[in-house]
Amino acid sequence: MLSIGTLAKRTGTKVQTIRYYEQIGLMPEPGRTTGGQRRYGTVELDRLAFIRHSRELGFSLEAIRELLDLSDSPERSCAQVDAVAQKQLHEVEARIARLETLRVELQRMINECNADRVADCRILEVLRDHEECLSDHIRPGG
Amino acid sequence: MLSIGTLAKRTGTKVQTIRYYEQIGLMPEPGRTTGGQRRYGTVELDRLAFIRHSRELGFSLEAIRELLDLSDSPERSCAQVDAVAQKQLHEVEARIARLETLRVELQRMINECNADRVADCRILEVLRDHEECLSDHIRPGG
DNA sequence: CTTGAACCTACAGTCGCTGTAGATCCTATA
DNA sequence: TATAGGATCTACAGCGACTGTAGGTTCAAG
Ligand SMILES: [Zn+2]
Ligand SMILES: [Zn+2]
Ligand SMILES: [Zn+2]
Ligand SMILES: [Zn+2]
Repeated sequence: MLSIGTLAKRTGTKVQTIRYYEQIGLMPEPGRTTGGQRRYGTVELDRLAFIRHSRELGFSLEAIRELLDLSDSPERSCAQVDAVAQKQLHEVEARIARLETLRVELQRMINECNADRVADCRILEVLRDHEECLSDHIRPGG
Repeated sequence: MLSIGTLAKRTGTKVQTIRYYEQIGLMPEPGRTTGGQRRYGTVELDRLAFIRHSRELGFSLEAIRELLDLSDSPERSCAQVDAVAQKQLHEVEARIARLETLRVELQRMINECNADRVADCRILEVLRDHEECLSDHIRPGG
């Protein structure tokens, strides 16, 4: 039986994070000592490791919840699991594309600044006016 | 003189967001009508446009605050402005690098899954055990 | 003058944690 | 067995950058 601190160390999680996962129903309520402290077994260890690894790969807690639910039905088709992963891949690709646009624009601003005075700084000029940008980095809806 | 709604439309901002910027001191307190409604001029319009464009390029509100302060001293060297932009560029590059790692790992998981049952799903296998990953996508500190 | 869209304040909620305060528990050593 | 002090407990506030809501007031068009 593991204390919450030991479980935290074994999975690279903070203690508060484990309690937070319990609070939102992502981790089950564990057994307690007579004094009221949480005690965990290997099932909980494996579940938490799954959650943390999925988080490292960028999955949202909602997606992880879905993956955990799906993995409780071993005989079902894994199409839904694959769909969740596909969606995550698309989101990552979209974020990369956006950041790549920003990278190019930032690099260009920085390269073009040869001024020494703030009054002539190319970076500030570009920030003041999107017309100075080459790319359309404006997100739909914010 | 512009109402908050007109200012919002002109800059692609939500009305609440403008009030939020005022609350945190990023936008100045504007004049008011006798009835208490905010009225803005071109100075505020330009400032908000600057803020929004900087946000589009991924700058944090703290960085934007610094840029706005710096641009109030036109005779000073723009070295600090350039440093803020450089830092932002590095952050964007770091995020791209991390997401690229995730993209490769996600793509591999998805490609390797030929199973039809959840029990044999390669995606779940990988999520259960980071040893199945090729890359070290673990962030230092969570 | 009436209507209704836009505005006002104040506050709660989002996501995924992280930090704090003050109390209690567990365990190792004397 | 007594005590010290690290670990744990609950409850709540805070982060960034907004977004949404409720309930009330103001403005401008017709
Ligand atoms: Zn410059
Ligand atoms: Zn631009
Ligand atoms: Zn599969
Ligand atoms: Zn991994």
